[in-house]
Amino acid sequence: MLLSQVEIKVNDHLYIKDPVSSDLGKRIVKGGISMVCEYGFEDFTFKKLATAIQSTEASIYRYFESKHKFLLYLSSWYWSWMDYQVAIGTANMADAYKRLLKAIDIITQRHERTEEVFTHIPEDQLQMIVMSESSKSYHTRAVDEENQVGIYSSYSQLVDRLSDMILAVNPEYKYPHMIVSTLIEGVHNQRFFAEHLPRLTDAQQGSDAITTFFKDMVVKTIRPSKITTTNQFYEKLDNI
Amino acid sequence: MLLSQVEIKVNDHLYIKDPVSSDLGKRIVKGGISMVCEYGFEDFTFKKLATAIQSTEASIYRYFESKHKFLLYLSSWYWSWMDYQVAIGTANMADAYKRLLKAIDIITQRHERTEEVFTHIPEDQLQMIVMSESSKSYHTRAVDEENQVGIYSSYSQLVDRLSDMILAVNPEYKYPHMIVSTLIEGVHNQRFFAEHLPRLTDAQQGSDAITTFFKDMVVKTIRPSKITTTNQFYEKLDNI
DNA sequence: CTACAATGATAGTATTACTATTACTTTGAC
DNA sequence: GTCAAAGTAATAGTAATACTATCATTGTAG
Repeated sequence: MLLSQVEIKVNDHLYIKDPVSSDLGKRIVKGGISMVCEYGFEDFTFKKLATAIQSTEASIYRYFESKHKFLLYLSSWYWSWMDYQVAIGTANMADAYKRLLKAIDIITQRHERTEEVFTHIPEDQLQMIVMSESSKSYHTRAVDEENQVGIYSSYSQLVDRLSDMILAVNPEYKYPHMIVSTLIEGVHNQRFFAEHLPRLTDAQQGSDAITTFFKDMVVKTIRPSKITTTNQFYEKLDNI
Repeated sequence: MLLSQVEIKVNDHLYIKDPVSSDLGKRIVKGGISMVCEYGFEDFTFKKLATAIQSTEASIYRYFESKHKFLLYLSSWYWSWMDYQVAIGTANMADAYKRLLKAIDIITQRHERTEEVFTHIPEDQLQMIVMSESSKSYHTRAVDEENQVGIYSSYSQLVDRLSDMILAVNPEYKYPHMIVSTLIEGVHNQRFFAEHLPRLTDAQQGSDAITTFFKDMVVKTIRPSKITTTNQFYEKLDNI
């Protein structure tokens, strides 16, 4: 893997000093991830993190201007990374259907800690954080300002990429962004429900029901609306 | 409307003293709703609320044991109310398709402040709160304990009701709870996106794209999977 | 060797969520 | 009307939190 870290870029406004640029920065991110993962974002503080990584609160504040921005940084990194995964995972796939299904696969799968490309970020823990905490990152009074300086652009970029894949399958489909953001948010919800509120889902924890469900949902939803073409559509799909 | 407030019940664990039982209680709820709505849950405090309704912090704490429980109370009330709306809105509808579509209608629509049945609760403001804050209510370390004492049962009940409606249309459909919770959460997300992060959706603020999109999504997704029956299925739907 | 940036050490502030205590007021039973 | 009990107000206080400010120390590049 030649591309190294060049691919994963997050918006400048999310940090004061780029944490990738120093050893301390990486320790903050890595330690922060495992702390948020273990205690939850509410009970996570820069002070605790500082002692855990043998640094000080003030030093952490030199990298991230607030706890909230730190969470935004993690989310943003995750979406960039996801976008990258989807990009390389579907590269060179000529067939639009196959490409879309592959992309949904990547998005709905749980990630395991295998690749050692970005050593300072444990992607599996990060996925857990995004699953259970990321909705807090944009449900804020400051969404609008934050959005203006492009803080959510990683997420938008991923949504755009998937929307294009949808349109490649059916250029007539009217709501490509809606189905995609419903898919992405839905995956996290369902996974969270499976773990904590099982009455709200049919997925057992660890089963592949989530992938199956969402693939089925997206494929059926974006099908051309003319009934006469439906069978052809599904026949085509079935051949994949 | 004979049924008065008897219908809207929330779990006992959500309050210390039932706010419906006194004038102060109702002022707390009503004032709290408009405050959360205006400033957001983060910037809302019992102290501010106390001065706004001309009471004291300590008095409010006699009704709600914490800020968090207050939000849970509001959410729970909302879901109970929704369940009630769906129940009476679809009562006596013999046709399973029509009933389901009507239910989706109710869930996806914005509520206006018309009915004066529950005078101490402004449903329109409450809907805004649930839309932008409710995800915080269950993304907590305490979800599991809270779930055990039945705090989320209002939500589950609504999901169950809708799941049954799905199964009435297609008894073979495997993921009734997943499609329903995806629908409910999705509606809030899309509405929020339309207002704050428009790049993530195709819905203009105030348009009926959300209702249209979700109706289409659900109906297509729960269709019987055998291709041969598809046309019949849609012909049936088209006749409604 | 020195200049300068990065980090550490320590202290401090305003706010917050929540508790404790005591006193005042209303209500309802007799 | 009296009296107890419950409900509410008034006030004070605590531990924790998010964040700032200041100054000392260290490592490193030129």
